[in-house]
Amino acid sequence: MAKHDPDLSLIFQALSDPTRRAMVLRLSAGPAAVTELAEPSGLRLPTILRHLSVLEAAGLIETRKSGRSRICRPVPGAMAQAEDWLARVRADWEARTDRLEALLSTMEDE
Amino acid sequence: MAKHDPDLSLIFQALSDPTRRAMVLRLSAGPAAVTELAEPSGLRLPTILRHLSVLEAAGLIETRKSGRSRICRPVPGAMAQAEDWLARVRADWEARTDRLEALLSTMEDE
DNA sequence: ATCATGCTTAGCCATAAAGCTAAGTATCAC
DNA sequence: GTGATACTTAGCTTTATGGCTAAGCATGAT
Repeated sequence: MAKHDPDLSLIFQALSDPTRRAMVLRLSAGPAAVTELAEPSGLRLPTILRHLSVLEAAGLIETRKSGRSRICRPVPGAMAQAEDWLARVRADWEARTDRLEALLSTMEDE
Repeated sequence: MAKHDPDLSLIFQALSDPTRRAMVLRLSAGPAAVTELAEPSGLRLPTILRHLSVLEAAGLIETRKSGRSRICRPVPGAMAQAEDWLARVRADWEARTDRLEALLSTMEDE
């Protein structure tokens, strides 16, 4: 397939890692510095920085240098695209999952 | 981070690829055989089969052998978990993005 | 000026992902 | 039973991902 929806790919990719999802959840509670964000994970700083850059490249968070700290915060509308995609596909799926199709499926089995 | 939410990871990972998203969209329009699913992508069958197994492992689709064809169809509630996660996080983010915080952020900049 | 703190960069390693070809198996049509 | 069709499996290559260590740079405190 071609390179459609690069943003969507980046967003889903970013959210596919538990460490990054934990970071996103942490940022829901308010901005945090890198060290603060790294602490609950037990991972080293360079590793966390890479995760941060993935989240930032996906447009999910933004960071800003303040003194020797880097402050990270969520980007407000960033997940709308992904949510919309999911909602749309799910709606289509549920629309198709009526008794008629279940019946056809059962009949095909025999 | 630990191995929390393995399902969520699998789902987001599965959806992070444009080819797989196209397959998911195609299946929204109705069940399809493997070859049929492969056609618009221009990719070889083994490649498509691997994508299929990723989608199936994530619980997003199910497949069934019918004669020499394998019929693929969506699994109805499969994306709810991902959608819920996104909705929850987005709600938190939007709740935090009021004028107060924007103001504090601006003040910190100076 | 010096030192600690907090990030940053460079680079290595192991594993997984995404594509391919080639060769196999199973079913349907004749 | 032979041949075409539709997967399927095995195995290879390239690139990306997720972790690390070691060493560097910038800032704040003394």
